[in-house]
Amino acid sequence: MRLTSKGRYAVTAMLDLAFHSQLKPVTLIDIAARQTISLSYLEQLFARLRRANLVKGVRGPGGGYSLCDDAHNISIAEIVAAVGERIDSTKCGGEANCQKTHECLTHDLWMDLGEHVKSYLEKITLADLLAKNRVQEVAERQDQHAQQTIEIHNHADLMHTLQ
Amino acid sequence: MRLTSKGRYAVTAMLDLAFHSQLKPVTLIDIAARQTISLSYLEQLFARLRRANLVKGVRGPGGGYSLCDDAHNISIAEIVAAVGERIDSTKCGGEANCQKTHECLTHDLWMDLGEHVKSYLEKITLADLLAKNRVQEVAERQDQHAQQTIEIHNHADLMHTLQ
DNA sequence: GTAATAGTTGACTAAACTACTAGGTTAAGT
DNA sequence: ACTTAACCTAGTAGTTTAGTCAACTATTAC
Repeated sequence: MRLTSKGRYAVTAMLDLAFHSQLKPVTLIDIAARQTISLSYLEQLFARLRRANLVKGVRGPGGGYSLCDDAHNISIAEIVAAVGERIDSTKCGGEANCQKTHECLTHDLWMDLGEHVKSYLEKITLADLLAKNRVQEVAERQDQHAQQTIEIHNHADLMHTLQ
Repeated sequence: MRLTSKGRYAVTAMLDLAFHSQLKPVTLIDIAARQTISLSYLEQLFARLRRANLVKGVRGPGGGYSLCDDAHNISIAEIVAAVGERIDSTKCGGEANCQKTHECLTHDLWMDLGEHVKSYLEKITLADLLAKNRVQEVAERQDQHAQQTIEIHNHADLMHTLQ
């Protein structure tokens, strides 16, 4: 089992998308700024999310990404799987040949753990997370902070133009 | 979260120990042979297990390792923690500063997942695993195979001596 | 048509980690 | 003394992570 920043970033970005893409597509630039994730790294992750049919991209000005399906129908397990994080903890990947030709002493333990985690993450959808108070609060705080950052950015641009 | 061979090997070796160390200490050489784990790597893992007071070592001929406590009192979570596998999935390690000064959008999700896995592994003891039929079967098969290996080994030694 | 925008792709990399090897020293039994 | 087996330390090939850089393509607005 391996749940690293890759999976965390993917779920975080998808949740940001679910929160902001109601009206129009959201650019990765916005997500990168709000969630403090490297833009280029996000691009790699979204390439996988797109291939997994979880998001669709719209090119050109006013473009960005939006969800392929309703937030109620997207589980955390799907997102994590899409970016290639292994939930399974066995050596053999479930093939019961962990010890040469046979299963190892602890094969079943890791199988059960993997199933347990998988079903836990399958039961949680983006909509479930969106409904939580804490998530709403954090998202709003991020929006305010991002707004400030944009203003500072615009101000810097203005000053630059005036020079 | 990261559950790799390190944790798998540690639990497997502890289970082997619980199975074989009823009468006398078990050498790492035996465990390495039965479970096909590198001896030197096992030594490193057992250094940690010893520091965590899960096993005690006896030096010299007839020595080896045995459990510090009854198999009923040793949970999988303890073993996994002893060798340094992180169960927690957050970026911040629970300190809620995953996004600079604040928690990130998905902080709670990963906290809950971590708690979930931890409590799952805390509830399983070595004795629980030992009681399972599949584990008994695998252990017996390993014993037979190890016995054959020893016979072959002795035979080779004998031939070598005769030459 | 020509910028500007934004997605798409691939090659590359520093740092960290994993699993393992090599080569010791120390303590105990015979 | 000699063997056994725990105990200790350093190194290392290979993999993964998280990221950068640089190009290219499709779409929209002017």
